[in-house]
Amino acid sequence: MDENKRYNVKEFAGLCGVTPRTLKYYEEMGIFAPASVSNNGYRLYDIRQLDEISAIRLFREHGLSLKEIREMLSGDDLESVLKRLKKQQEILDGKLEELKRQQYYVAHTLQLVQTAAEHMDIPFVEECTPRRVHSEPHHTGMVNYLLQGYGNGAILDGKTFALKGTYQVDSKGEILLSGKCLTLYCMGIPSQSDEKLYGLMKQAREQGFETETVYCEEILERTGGDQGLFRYFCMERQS
Amino acid sequence: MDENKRYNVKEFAGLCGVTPRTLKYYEEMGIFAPASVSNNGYRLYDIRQLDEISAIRLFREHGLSLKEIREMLSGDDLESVLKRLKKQQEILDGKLEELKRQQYYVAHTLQLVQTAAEHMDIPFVEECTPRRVHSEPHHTGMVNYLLQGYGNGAILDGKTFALKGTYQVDSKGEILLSGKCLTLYCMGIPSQSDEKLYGLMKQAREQGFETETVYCEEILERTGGDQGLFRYFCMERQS
DNA sequence: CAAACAATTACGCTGCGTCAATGTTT
DNA sequence: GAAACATTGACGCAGCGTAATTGTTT
Repeated sequence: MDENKRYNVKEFAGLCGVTPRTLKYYEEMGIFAPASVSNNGYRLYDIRQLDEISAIRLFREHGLSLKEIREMLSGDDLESVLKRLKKQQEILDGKLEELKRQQYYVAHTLQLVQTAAEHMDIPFVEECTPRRVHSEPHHTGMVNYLLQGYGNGAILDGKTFALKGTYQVDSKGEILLSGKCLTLYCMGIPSQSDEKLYGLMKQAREQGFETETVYCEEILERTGGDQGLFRYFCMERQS
Repeated sequence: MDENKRYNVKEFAGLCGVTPRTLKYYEEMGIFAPASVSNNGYRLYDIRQLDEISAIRLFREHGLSLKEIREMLSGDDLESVLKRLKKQQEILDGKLEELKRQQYYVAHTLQLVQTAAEHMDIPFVEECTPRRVHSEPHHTGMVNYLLQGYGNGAILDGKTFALKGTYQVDSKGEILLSGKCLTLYCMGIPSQSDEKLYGLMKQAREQGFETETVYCEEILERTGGDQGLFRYFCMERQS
């Protein structure tokens, strides 16, 4: 009785969480048709068709085109269904890994920026999370961690602030820098930050940090204008 | 020197992993402009602009419109950046949870279908993972676990196969069924499966299972035509 | 001078949203 | 007969892809 109830477009669309237009479009595209059509031309749907729409929506959310979905959904034997489910699993696994990677770097960047916001323009001592050397830098610019999964750093002369070399902040390669350091976060391109840098170097000398070289990392690249967020730091003296 | 290198559209687009058309479109939309334009009208890009594009692409992947992104990207102060990062984190967290949920149900359904493929049309004894009663069934139809997170089951008379009631397979509510059961997986709508069901009931009697009632669950709703994948089972006798 | 690039202009595509005009049910 | 639904048909929109045409560089 009740299990054979037919739903009209609006009802069924409501159950599916889509609009009637969407159902009609799927029909036009030949991937989904109503269970029956009554004399007046009204479309009637069966509750059991809910899964079909749900599957289509799920694949759509995962970025498949309707054409691809149509191909996927062709075949109602168990083999085809198993293939579909495995395909789904693959897609999900891939997406999950990508998202986790992004989550990690967003959290990482967020923490850096928060620290920067607290200590802006004021040198302070912090632990230098391990910096590593990597064989071939991607490019000489300094890109933040968010997307590439690594950042480049610059090694500057402690007096002239001239570029002496580069290193890479990465999860691979040999560890180059670690330990305590005197850090300064500030905005603006390096050549405009000389005064702040002098201040950092002065304090470094006073507090007994190594002042031969100063390391430079760009936390945020220009987020508008020419402003970038930079981190400069001197390492503690190795005795 | 090298750090001030300017890239033409093709080079820069290559670095970004997008097409020149995309860069131009972003420019038209007013969310991204080349670092400079030379006399001949050629667009020139700075490597430091890579992050801008990366951020835009990331937001796009997460479903934000260019208009939303433009608003997000306006403001280069630390406050705005922090807001952006937190927004990102929120989006990522939400997506991750949704994906995990989907992953769980896909895996669950996959296992059911695989079991079904192995034992198709042949009764066998398996453990009945706990079935629960839930206050209000969503609808009387039986929807698979994949999207809704629950399934409905039907309680049939052991002789006439008439519907006696329904129950729900869910993670909440009071446990109703558990223990060993004699299970039959088969395709086709219930009314067409009577012969197979008779076979199941016969075997159930022989092996001492309870034959007053037989439970019915739809693993896959009609995946085309009128074929669905059903699971019928008799519980072991409670002594 | 040809090949390979750049620019602008413009139309095409997907996956719907959103009218508009018309008929049907309540 | 008015409100609320249904139908088909049409155009609109984002976010680009993909020519076509013309100019520039190598």
